[in-house]
Amino acid sequence: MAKVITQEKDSRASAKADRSRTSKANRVYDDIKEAILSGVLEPGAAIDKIALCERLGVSRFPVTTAINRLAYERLVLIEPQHGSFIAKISADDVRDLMIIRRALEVEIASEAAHRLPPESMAALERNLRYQHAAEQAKDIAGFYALDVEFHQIIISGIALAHANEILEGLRAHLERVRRLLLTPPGRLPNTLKEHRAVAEAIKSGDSQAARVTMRAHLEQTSAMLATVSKQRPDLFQD
Amino acid sequence: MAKVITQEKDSRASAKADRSRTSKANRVYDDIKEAILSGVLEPGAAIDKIALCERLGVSRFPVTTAINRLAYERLVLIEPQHGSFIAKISADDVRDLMIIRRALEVEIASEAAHRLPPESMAALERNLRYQHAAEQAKDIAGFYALDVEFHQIIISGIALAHANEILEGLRAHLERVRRLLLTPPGRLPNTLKEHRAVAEAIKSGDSQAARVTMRAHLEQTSAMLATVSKQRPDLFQD
DNA sequence: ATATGCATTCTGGCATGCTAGCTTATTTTT
DNA sequence: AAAAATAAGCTAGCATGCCAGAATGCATAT
Repeated sequence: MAKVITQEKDSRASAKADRSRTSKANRVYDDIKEAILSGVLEPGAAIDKIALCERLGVSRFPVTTAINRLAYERLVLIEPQHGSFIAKISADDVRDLMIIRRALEVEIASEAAHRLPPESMAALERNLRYQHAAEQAKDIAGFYALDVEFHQIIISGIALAHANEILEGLRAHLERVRRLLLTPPGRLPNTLKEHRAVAEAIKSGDSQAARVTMRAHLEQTSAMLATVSKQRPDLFQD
Repeated sequence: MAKVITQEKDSRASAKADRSRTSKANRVYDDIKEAILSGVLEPGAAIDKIALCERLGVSRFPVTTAINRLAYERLVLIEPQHGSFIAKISADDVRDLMIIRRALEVEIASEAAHRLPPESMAALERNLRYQHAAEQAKDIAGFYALDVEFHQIIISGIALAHANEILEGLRAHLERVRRLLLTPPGRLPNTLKEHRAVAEAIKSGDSQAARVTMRAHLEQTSAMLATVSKQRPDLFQD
């Protein structure tokens, strides 16, 4: 009896979660965000709200709510009584974001060396095997997905919900840069080597080594982003 | 002529900024946020929207917008079709937040050792003199304000807008904890000593020392928050 | 021909009425 | 009397109409 009630409660709870996840405002939010990240909406472009309303079959309210949220995370810029625009990217921003990401992930790597659960460590090693396979097959897209996953395994392994959230916010911006700049640069071999060094350090519980290797890895990434940014100065402000 | 145009542009920009800062939604946002941080609205309390509308003399729209924003930064919790509530604090959250803060500020201190502008360094030293004065006068509130300012001088000295934003978000939560726990603990002497060590390291351009001293300082703060959190378990969830 | 003033037409901000879903209290049934 | 069903009251989500400010283009005046 009690079990039935519990189940009912659970199903209600999940239904509630589902509902809120599929609320119109959330759906519009996801749609626009994906469009921004994928580059369908280019930096600086004006957002035509009423067109969006028609295209998505909703009123202006969910669209406004969604755009407000996107403005809060700096993916769109609202100019009151004028218009809403896809945020431009500044080269300085990319640099800033990478510094923050580096600071957080280095710290997280250090923590991970102390207390990454065995399941996560196993997932990490499996991920590295897949990375190797993707590299062998020259599967660049697959490798990139595994790259992202590699970092996420570490982060979600140690329970740091807030850090995870912040990094997701950063990743949104950095992901946009990466996709806008199209072709991922061919530094795959080094990346895998760097990832292996990080995993090794974490596995051996050497937090200092984890710091050093993660820092080195992300400094490489920073440098790559910096050079590649100069290929498309038109998408950047200033 | 060009100068006139520039001035006009600047005044327009600032006027625009002023306008958006005084939009009703923003004012409501500031009001509620202040109420949450100051503890007037206790964790877990329900938010009565219509009462807020009457009290502030606005319609439900700005209130909804403001609460959505606060929900985004996890200061309120919205339960769809049920109600909006002041977010409770979890002890784990405080720990998480301090880890993130530490990671960022340590990195920033390191950067500051390389390139903190002289004005900021001067401001830092003046701030330390005031801290000494506040300590002598047992001015705890004043000392705390100077403590916050000390960290802000470093952060805003090196131009890292995003890091600053993130840290402000963290500070909101941590500030709430501090205020809820009322009386600041009397570890003033050590704090000043730690601040001086950080400033010294930055001034001498020793980024490694800046890391070490800032880390040590914030680990002390973490420990203080952790112990003091246990004094009021009722305000925390779990 | 240029510069200035004005009106049109965009935009986002705001007010308000309505809908759907969750809680709680009340009533009805066993 | 207890349990189940039902109704009433809350809530957030949503749709829509209106308003004020900003940009653009046109007309007018110099």
